[in-house]
Parts: sequence; C-alpha cells; structure tokens
Amino acid sequence: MNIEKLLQGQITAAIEKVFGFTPAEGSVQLQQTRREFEGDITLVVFPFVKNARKSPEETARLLGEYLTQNSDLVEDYNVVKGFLNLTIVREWWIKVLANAFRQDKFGVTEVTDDSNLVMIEYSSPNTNKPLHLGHIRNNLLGYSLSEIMKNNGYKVVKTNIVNDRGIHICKSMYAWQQWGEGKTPESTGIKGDHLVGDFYVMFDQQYKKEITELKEKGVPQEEAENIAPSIQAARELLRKWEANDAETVNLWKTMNQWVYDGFDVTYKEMGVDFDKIYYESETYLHGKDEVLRGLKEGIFYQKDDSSVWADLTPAGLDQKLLLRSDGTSVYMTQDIGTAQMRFKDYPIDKMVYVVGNEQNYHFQVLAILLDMLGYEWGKDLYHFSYGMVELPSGKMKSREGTVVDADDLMAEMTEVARKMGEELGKLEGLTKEEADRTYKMIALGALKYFILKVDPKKNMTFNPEESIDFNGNTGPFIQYTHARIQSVLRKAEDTGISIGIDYPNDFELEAKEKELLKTIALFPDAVTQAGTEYSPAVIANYCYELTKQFNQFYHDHSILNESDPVKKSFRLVLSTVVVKILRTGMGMLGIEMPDRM
RNA sequence: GCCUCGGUAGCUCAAUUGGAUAGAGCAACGGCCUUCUAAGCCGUAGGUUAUGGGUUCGAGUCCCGUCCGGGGUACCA
Repeated sequence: MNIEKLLQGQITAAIEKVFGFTPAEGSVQLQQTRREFEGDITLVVFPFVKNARKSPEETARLLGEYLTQNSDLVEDYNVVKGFLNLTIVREWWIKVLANAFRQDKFGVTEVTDDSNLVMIEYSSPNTNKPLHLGHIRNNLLGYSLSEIMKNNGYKVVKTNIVNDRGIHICKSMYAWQQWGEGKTPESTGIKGDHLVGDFYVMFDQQYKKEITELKEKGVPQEEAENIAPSIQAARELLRKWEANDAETVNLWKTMNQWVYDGFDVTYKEMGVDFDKIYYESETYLHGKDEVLRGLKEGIFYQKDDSSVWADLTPAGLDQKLLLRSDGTSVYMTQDIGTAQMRFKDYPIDKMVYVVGNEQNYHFQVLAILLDMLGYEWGKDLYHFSYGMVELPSGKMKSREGTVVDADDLMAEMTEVARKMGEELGKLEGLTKEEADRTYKMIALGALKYFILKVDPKKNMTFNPEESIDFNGNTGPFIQYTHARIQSVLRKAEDTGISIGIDYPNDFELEAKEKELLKTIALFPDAVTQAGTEYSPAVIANYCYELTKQFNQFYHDHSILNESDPVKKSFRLVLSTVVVKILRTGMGMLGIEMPDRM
C-alpha cells in the first residue's frame, strides 16, 4: 500500500469539495517533504491556483485545513509558499514497519506461472582476449538487471551469445601457429583466455611491423593493411574454417576451449551466470538462411557483385549490408539468426540486449530488419544501452596496453580489502577461510557498487591509480552497517529478548526513527522504479540513503541498552527490517552481505 | 559534413522526471571511542549547473543558438 496513492485520491476529493472542480489528470503532484521543513509528504498547489481562484498560500491553507479535519491519514499541515506540507499520522508509519516485518519478501513482486518472460542478453564476449573493465560493467549491469526484473515479477532467462567465430580468433590462431611452440595453459600455467590474448597481441605487433615495412617500400597505408602477410594468413584461416578444414577447426576448438575455461573462472569470481548460452558459430548460418529468404521474398536486394543489402531509406536510414560479396556473413547476419533461434526456443515476451551505446545504430537497424522479415516481436526488442568506462586518460585501448584486466582488478581489490581488514583487525575470531571469503565479499562489494551506482546510460570514469574507496558512499559502507546490525541482532537473540509489533497508542517516535521509517516505506517504489527504468543505480542510491539514515539513528539511540522494553522491541524490529531490505536490495546488485566485518 | 548522446563543487556521482535555499562521498580542515563494530557519527569550507537567449507562477531538467567532449556514420564486431 502506497501512501501517495491513498493521498492522491483524498486530495482529489478534497479539491472537489473545497473548490468545486476536478483536478486534471496527473496534476496532484506529491513529493517527499524536504528535511528542512516540517511534514512528511508535500503537495504542490500551483497547478490548482487558477481554478481555485485563490492565492497559492490560501489554496494550500484551505486544502490543509480540510485534510486535517477529514482525512484519517493527515494529522497536521503547514504551508510554505505554494507548498502544502502534510504530516502523516504516526499509526501509518508503524503500520508500514509491521507490514515490512511480517512480509516474507517486502517490496518485491513475486514471480508466478502467469508472469511474463524476459530474456536478457549480456556479456557476449569475443573469444580472442580476456575480459576487461568494460566487460565488467556489462556483466554487472546484465546480472543486476536480471535480478531487478525477477523482483519485479518477471520470469528471467539470462543469456550469453559467445562470438566464437570470425577474424579475431583466427588472428590468435595464426600467431599461435607461428610462435606458439605448442604452448598450452597447462604447459605455461597461464589462464587460457590470457594465453590466447597474448597471441592476439603478438599478431597485432607483427601486423603493425609488416604495415610499416610495406609503407617504407612505398605501399599506401590502405593497401598495406590489406596485403600484409599476417592478415592474409588470418583470412586464409577463416576461409579454411568456413570450409570445415579439419586441422583448422581442431585448433579453433582447442583455443576456444582454453578461453571458455578462463571465462568460467572470471564469471564465477564475478558472481555472474547464464541460463542459456548461444554460440555465434551455431547461429550465423540461421541468420544467413533468413537473409537469403528475405532476398527471395524481395524484402532485400542484391548488387551486381552479389552482396546482399537492405534498403532502410523508408525508415529514414541508409543501405545496410547483410551478406558480403563472397557470401560470408556479417555481425548483423548473426544477430538475426540468434534472435530467431531464441524466439523459437523460449516464449519470450520481452527481449533485452545489454550492449554498449556505441551500438545504438546497430540495434535500431536490427529491430527494423526483424520487423521487415515478418517477426512481430522485432520492433519490441529493447537495447539496454549503457555508457563506456573511461580512464582519466580517456578511452581504454588494448593496443596501448591501457585496458584494466578483469581478473587482475578483482585480485588487486581483494588484496586491498585484506590489508585494510587486517589493519582493523576485526575478523580475528574467524578461520582463514571465513576471513578470505569476507575479504572477497568486501572487494567485490566495493567494485560492484562503484560501477552500479552510476546511471547506466552515462559514461563513467575509473581511475586505476586510486583504488576504489571503502568509506563513504561505497559498497563496504553498506556491508559494514549490515554487519553491525547483525551483531546487535545476534546479541539480542542471545539474551532472549522478545520482539513484537504491537505498540501502545501513546508510543512516540524519535525524529531519527521516523526518518528511517519514511525511507523504509519507499523501498517498494525504488524496486518498481528500478524495473521500469532498467536502472540498478536506483537501487544502489536507495540502499545508500537507507544505510545513512540507519547509521544516524544508530549513533543517536542505543538499541540493546534502551531501558523501555517497548522502545527496545521497536528498535529491534526496525533493525531487522533494515537488514531485510539491505539484503534484498544489495542482492539485486549481486552484492553479498557479511554478518561480520 | 551528417546523425546522436553528453557538459552539475578540485575529483567521482545525485537531484522524486518542470517544483522549495542544486545534494552526497572522496580529498582538505576541526570535533566525537570507558558506552550495541570509529569501514561510523557531527561540523567547516567548496557552485553564475559550459555559455547566450527563449517558454512560465517556477528551468540543472523543455525549445533555439554557440563552445567543448564522447559515440556512430565499414564488405570490423
């Protein structure tokens, strides 16, 4: 039950009664009362002053007077300029707490058999190099979004399309053939994805060298890029692969497997997973079939060089290539095939692609193409377009060695967490395993929160020089508060205090307690908003706000040493509910909450 | 060139979608541990919201211009 919705109805009725007109749809605007003013909920009265034919102050005063007299929710009011600040009866806030305490899953919508199914694609790596910071943002957003949708009552299928095929992996394969000396992850002790990535770098160095040499001989840049022996060799591998050459396919399988094994470790460390994995090598042929069908049905057209194109000028766009002149497929072809397979495999109500904003155009086109091909769900696909992660020096560039490696970053953060934890010496009673688990929890909490608290649509800056904070508006701050509450609750349990949710009529709330209750009451709205806006940041900011509120309360009022048993009981309920919300909320960000730290 | 997204405190980010005196954290400075975990709490300082106009009771938010930056505009993905 939502206080604003209830009030909206009462205020509409009040306006009709007091001023004799019906307010326009959506004109009853309610907001949280700012902390510097008295009151809980504020009505903006400007939209009504014209019809009320009174000054803003007078309009507000008359409404406030009426509501205080006639509403069971409003116990007092005050007017500041055109703002009517309403004080909600104390019983309401107590009821909110009791509700949250009793409910098994406060603030979330449970999934039922009738729930809509949303498929969320995220991660979708190339298999020629290890995951980096950019992938981390993608993975964290995708995982978090999945959790948020689940908590908004959707069935969720998490999916990953692995780009296992193409010129990029052939480059690593060629380099391995040239300079690999039979090296494997086992023989070198190097994680598979990193090993393959090393060869990709080797290829690039060789390729660059060849281009330079050719240019010195007077070959123009563009031609040099095209005829360099290494790129020719890589292309030859791609041709052999497409022709199903046994040796090539074997090497491809072997090296991809190294990468998958490496990715598995990274995903596990990051705490993300998938329900269904698609491989481009299996979907691209379906895409090709679809494009050829489109050609036969006159939806697409062919040029003299036999390349296949779509005419998107009716949609205000350009011409788009779908098959190369040599018949091989492009990125778009593959995505058409993947989409088709997915809709065959699952009863998808909504398809979400978690892909960076550099591909906005691609997904705009994909939606149109699917629509042209006759899939009614095509235009409904949702591109969850997020911003890039930049370094203080600008964009990350793998060639310049400025990429922040995912494995390294997580390991470094864990070390920082360990050092700090050992300095503070708070985990002394724990076994080494428990302490290690906690340090990892804190490190990942810091990293995940740092990334997810930012509006996903915006670019963000990451400075690898300054390690991520553990104080202030951070994951560990919230984790720490959770651990402190758990500690109090453990002690309460040990002493066998009974906690109840029935309070006498004269039970008074402290100011900090009421602030906390108001914030608790907002949790369901935050979950809903995060779902409709596809925004983990909404959850992160909410959790921070709640945590801050709790810490202020915790600082000012003792829980276990409170002499009044009713107050003590009330505060324990309050603490229990905060723990519950933080676990649910941070869970939606993929962040675990330690009981000690 | 064209399309598109953005510019908020020294730094990293908010701002209930057009509402009150633009808020947090970090960094700086000053307080608070004999008391439920100080990874905490309180305070000081920090802003012409890139810039010029417009719309209205009200603009960081909407419209137009200018400047600066990102991305896209590939027979790359």
